[in-house]
Amino acid sequence: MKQHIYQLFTQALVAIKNKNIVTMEATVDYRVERTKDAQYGDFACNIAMLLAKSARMAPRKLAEQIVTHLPPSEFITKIEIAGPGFINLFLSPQAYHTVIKDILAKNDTYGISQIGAGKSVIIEFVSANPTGPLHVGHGRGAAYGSALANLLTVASFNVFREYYVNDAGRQMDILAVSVWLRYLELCGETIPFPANGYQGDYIWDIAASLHREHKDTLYYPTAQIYEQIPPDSDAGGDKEKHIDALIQQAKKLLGEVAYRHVFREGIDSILNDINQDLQQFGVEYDQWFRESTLTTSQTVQTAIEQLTQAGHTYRQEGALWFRSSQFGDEKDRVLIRENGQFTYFASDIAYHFNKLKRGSAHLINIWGADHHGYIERVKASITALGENAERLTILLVQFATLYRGQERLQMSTRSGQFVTLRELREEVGCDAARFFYTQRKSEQHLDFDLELAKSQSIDNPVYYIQYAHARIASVFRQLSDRQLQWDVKQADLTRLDTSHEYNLLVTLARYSETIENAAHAYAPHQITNYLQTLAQDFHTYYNAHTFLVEEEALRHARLSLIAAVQQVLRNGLKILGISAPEVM
RNA sequence: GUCCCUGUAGCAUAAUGGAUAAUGCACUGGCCUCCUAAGCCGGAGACUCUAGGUUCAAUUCCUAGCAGGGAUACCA
Repeated sequence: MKQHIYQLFTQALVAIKNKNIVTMEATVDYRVERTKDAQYGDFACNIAMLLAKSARMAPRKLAEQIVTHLPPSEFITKIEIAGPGFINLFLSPQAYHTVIKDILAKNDTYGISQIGAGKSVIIEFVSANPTGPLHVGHGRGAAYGSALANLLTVASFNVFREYYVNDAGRQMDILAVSVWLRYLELCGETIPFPANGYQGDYIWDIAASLHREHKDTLYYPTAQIYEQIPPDSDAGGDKEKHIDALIQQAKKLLGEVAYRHVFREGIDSILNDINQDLQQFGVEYDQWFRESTLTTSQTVQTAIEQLTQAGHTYRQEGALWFRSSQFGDEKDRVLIRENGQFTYFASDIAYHFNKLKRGSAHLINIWGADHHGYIERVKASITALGENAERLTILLVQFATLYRGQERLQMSTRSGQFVTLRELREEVGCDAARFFYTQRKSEQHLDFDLELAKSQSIDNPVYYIQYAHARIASVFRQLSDRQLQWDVKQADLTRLDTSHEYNLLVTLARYSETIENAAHAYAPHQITNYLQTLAQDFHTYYNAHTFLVEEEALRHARLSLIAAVQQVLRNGLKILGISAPEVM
């Protein structure tokens, strides 16, 4: 409909240009918009105000000219010029009746927009380090990322969902050592657990299964392990040196094969846990991409080589540096450390290199706001590799600060102090949690008060929307209980003439526009807001009118309307990953 | 210091540069003999942080402040 009206104005513009009312060169990016208020009709166009200057006419005068040249349309019943020069258009009821038929014909596919035109996009989100369970901070990225992926799918993008697994590097060794030391405690040793180790309870669980599988075969006495290990921080030493020495000791004592076992036990069990957790949260991936494959496949080496050949690297103090400052970064960055190890950044370059080579039109990364400093350097590397950095969009999700009542909770994976996503789901429920996360735009800081989330769960707006869906389901149950029929073809849609029905029809018609706007802005929260409005319009209607009336043509019409509402609620909730219950 | 995000009713938020700034919670007065009261109707509550600028039009864009949060490794 919006398109249709836009076309009408384009034709009118051509007509007035031909009559030299405005100059031929005058081009203008005018808009056809939904009005805020029904008194301004259904759609408004701002073209007259934009053209007024170049036409040297008062906007309202010009608007009159445009209106007289507007081709007739069966859908438009009235045109008014209002305010500073808006052209307001009033639609005929028929224009809205087609919406109901359209929704009921398309069902689950209603609302699909073509703006993505099948373009492929790799969307990477969550990608939490596999050193512990997901906590509520990750939940926001998970909810936002999966909702955005769903939204873009509905907008006809070809979406590929990916989780980047940081399974290389020192932190994974620290994890392995943490598991091993807990295992040794299960063997009966008394271990001074390192300050820098992972102290969460989940480490015990992994150690226990390691112990079940390997019995005491990985056992070494404490005295032997701690021989020549520099002191930990609580003994006045350096906790980093302490844990690094422990890692070396573990590798030496266990040997490569046994160490691998411990290492794998740690990462596999955590990844498995993360995967399950996300699935239960309604998040599915097409691929779990392991950082370690980038070194085994030589991708890191290849990428660095390519940078070097292009002259974008140099050696200094034993390290290999990337001249990222020449590409907008604030300083140069190390790729290969003095000790010969690749930096995390080197893997990251290789990972993006890999993704760009896969031929996807676009990459989207969803990162926590703490990574914003990374944006420039990653984009710099893409440019330096000869690719277009615009192919990558990085969306930052601001932190969720967690409170329990007044108390602010500090979250740290290392110390084992955090509220897990799983606990959150169990406390507030999956639907409410997802709704809570996707209610606000991603750049907005989020104070997540657990007490509030729990206590408000009963009047959480998510139930308001779900209830609308369930209520409609209930009406149709009543229908069959009373042995009545419903058939769209027998509906006289012209009977939908109350203001409540008009409001609902307008809101329904706005759904496709909402999808497009939300997809364009990467903003699933707009769907959330929309659904709230739709549910509200429905609840109002529900209380104002009876649907199961005697008169058949009217009954069929009203039932068609609410069936359409239910369908749109279902489609919208699906994007958000929230269930649409039949009964509540 | 530099960089990023945010300042909107008591609270939490919304509003592709458009008209009288929207929603929920909290507050307040009503509505179940009626398709689910997890609902509805009414009331009250805002100089959209400040000062400039661009524009016919600014919550939105630009500049400078002020306030809150975050980032600033040869860590991952």
